[in-house]
Amino acid sequence: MAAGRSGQTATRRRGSRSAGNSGSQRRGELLGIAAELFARRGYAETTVRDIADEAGILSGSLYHHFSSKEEMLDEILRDFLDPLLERFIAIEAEGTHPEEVLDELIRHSFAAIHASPVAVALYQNELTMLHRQPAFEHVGEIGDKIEKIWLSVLKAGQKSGVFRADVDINLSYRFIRDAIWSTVRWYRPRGKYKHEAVAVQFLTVIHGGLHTS
Amino acid sequence: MAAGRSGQTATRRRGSRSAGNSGSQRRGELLGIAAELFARRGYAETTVRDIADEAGILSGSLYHHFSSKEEMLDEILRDFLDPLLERFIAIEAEGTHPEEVLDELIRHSFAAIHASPVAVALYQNELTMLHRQPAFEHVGEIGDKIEKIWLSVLKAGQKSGVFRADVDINLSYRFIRDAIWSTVRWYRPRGKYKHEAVAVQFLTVIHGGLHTS
Amino acid sequence: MAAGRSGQTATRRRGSRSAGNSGSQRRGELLGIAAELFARRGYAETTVRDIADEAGILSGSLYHHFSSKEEMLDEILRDFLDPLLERFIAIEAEGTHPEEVLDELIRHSFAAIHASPVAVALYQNELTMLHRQPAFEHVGEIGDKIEKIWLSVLKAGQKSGVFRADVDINLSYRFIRDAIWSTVRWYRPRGKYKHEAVAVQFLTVIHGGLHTS
Amino acid sequence: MAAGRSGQTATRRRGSRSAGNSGSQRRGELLGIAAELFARRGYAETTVRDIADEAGILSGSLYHHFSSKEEMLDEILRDFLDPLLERFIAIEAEGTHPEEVLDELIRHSFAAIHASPVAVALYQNELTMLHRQPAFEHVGEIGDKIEKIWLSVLKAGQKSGVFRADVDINLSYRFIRDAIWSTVRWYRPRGKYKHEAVAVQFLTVIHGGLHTS
DNA sequence: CATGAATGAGTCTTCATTCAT
DNA sequence: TATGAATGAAGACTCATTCAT
Repeated sequence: MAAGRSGQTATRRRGSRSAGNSGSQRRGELLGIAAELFARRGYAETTVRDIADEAGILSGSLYHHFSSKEEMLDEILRDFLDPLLERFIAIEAEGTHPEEVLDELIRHSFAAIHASPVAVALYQNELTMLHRQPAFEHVGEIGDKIEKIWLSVLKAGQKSGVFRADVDINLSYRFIRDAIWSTVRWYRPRGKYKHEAVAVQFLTVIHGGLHTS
Repeated sequence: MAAGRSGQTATRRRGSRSAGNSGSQRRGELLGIAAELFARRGYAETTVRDIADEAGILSGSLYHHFSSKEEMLDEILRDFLDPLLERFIAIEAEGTHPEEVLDELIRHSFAAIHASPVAVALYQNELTMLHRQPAFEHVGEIGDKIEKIWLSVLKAGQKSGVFRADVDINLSYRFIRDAIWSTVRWYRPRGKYKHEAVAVQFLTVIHGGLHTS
Repeated sequence: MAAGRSGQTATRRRGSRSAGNSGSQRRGELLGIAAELFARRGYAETTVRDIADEAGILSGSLYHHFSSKEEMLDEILRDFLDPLLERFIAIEAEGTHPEEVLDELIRHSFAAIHASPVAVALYQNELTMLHRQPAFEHVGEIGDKIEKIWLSVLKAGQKSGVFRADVDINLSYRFIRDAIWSTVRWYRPRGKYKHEAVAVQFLTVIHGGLHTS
Repeated sequence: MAAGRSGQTATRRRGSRSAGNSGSQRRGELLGIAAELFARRGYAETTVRDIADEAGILSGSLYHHFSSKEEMLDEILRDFLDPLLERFIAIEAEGTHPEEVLDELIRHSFAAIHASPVAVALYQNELTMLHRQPAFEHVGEIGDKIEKIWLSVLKAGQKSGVFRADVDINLSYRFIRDAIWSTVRWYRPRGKYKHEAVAVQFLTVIHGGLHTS
């Protein structure tokens, strides 16, 4: 998806108009540019003119593709969150033991950060704002569904005895969730840490803690 | 900042007597109001009029106390970060065993979230923006110093054998840091979770992990 | 200017595509309106709203064509000063005898006042302010080049004996310069004094003085 | 008068309040400060706070001495213009031959620039603005009276044959007036040019012109 | 599809002035 | 006389959005 464009600089595409680019292709390009800017500078701090400049067109021209700046944000988030939720549902459905499911949820989360750093960053940074906007209820709902999956796995594991009984599941979930998704702030897809290695390290700490013996 | 420019042509130099004596009661009140709004809505999304409205004065009157919106943010962050760093330095200095120092750093962090939720939220939310603004170098520097303290404690613990050798210290530090400070997003000072209890839960997971045996 | 800085927090970089293509008809019209108001009321005393009102648009719309009020002033001055310097250079290059060159410089100066009274008035009135603004170094540089031309002509004339030896060239230059350009304060292009007549009168006094024999 | 203060920097006078400074003395000091700032930065560009800062008080406190910023300007101009007009009247009354009177008017003008550079600069820079403000009619009237004196002297000289008949008196007056008073822009009271020497140079050119023979 | 011009509401900031203490 | 807090009107500039061409 669009999130992969991170690191691309302004390229003028004026000439390429001649070929029969389908409307939806151009739309995708514009969304990619917007996503990157939103993630980098923040949604409110990014102007439609910033986006248009980067795309090599005038800001008014963006409105041939999108009816508002908000629509762009909505589409970007949807493109990221819908598949993410689907995947989480599948992981839960396919797994048998809670500890295996949890590990897989964690592994996929780091993979998602690797695949769509821009969308993840955007989602993380704008969460508070999104919760205040009724137009983004949809986003909150997906978040709730995801939370339910994680919590049910954790509870199942605690019930079956693989997870310790003396930890508060709600608190633990939040610690885990925040630790995972916050990595987007420093993780670089082409950096020295591979996402699989980060996941392994995280699983190590979560499984047995930091202390020896 | 970009504002300004600001914008007049004539060059001005406002002497030593900067707007508002640093030690003023009213100033403190206004800072409190600003901090809360900044934390709730975000710095850029909070207008000086919002702040003035809440204070019951006109927006222009704020400039009797502060020379800019930015100055407010700077002072709020400084008032929080300077004592925090000092406290971390003291904890490291007083402690003897790395595992005790780490626990105390963690406990104090949750206590700080409890004591200054607004400032912590503000700091968390605006971090990315602050890093781009040269005017807030100071903030970044304090962050670096804090990071050094935590990393040195973790390294010492690994060297002395109390922390596992198979975890990457840099990664673990980031997991811990992010998990702790992200709690500000849901922690309520008067809510059902006491900050000491949250700290205990966190320490439990960090010490021995989530899994049994 | 107050705008400033205008005043947002996020750092922006508006690419090469600066506001408004340099070669636009509307742009020229707006510059003409601005120039007149600047000359009449003074630059600082003229608001962008004044300009917009006169143009029949809203003040914000001006920023579609210019990125700042200052840019307008800069362009107006440049449009006047660049050709003026070129012309002075040509006059010096073409002339043979210093006294002829001086007369021609003087005649052209009055012609310039006639042709561009607004720009001349603007330049005269804002000189002191322009010297304080680093953004207008360019203007000062052109002024210096023009001064060099006049002084070299005067010195040449004194050396060749056509100008009196008992006058200080630097002082005389300033007297002449100020007397000429100050006429813009009262000269009216469609008034009873033709600019050629004013030049003749001025040359008469400069050549032989006010006293008889 | 106050104009002599040019080049003085901000000095706090807080302590000197103990001695029995008469109110009018403080008033004079404040006017001096204001005059200098008005002359240097322009009236509109100088804020009451600039003046207060320089005087070591708060801007609101200025209103114990003056009822408005405009009143300060008015008083400064009056303090300069009233004696100037009186002196010009005296010079005309005392003189016998027009050529002597003109020379004396010129000499005294340069002396006035030397004695009150700040007031002269202020008057020169704000002339256009003053003409638009009904509150400053008074200033315009004095200007008119002064002009009448100069013109009557010039006409008398032309009639008596000491001044050339082929020059337009109105134009010549303006050339002379502008050349003289514009010197305030570059004249420095403690610079290398003495005001008497400048006057002599000017008289030389005016008497016999720039050309030899 | 895109341009170029404009809108209208809003942003931060400035500043002369007032007034209770 | 001076302070310190505030007013209220204005200023430059921003930006999402619209629309005729």
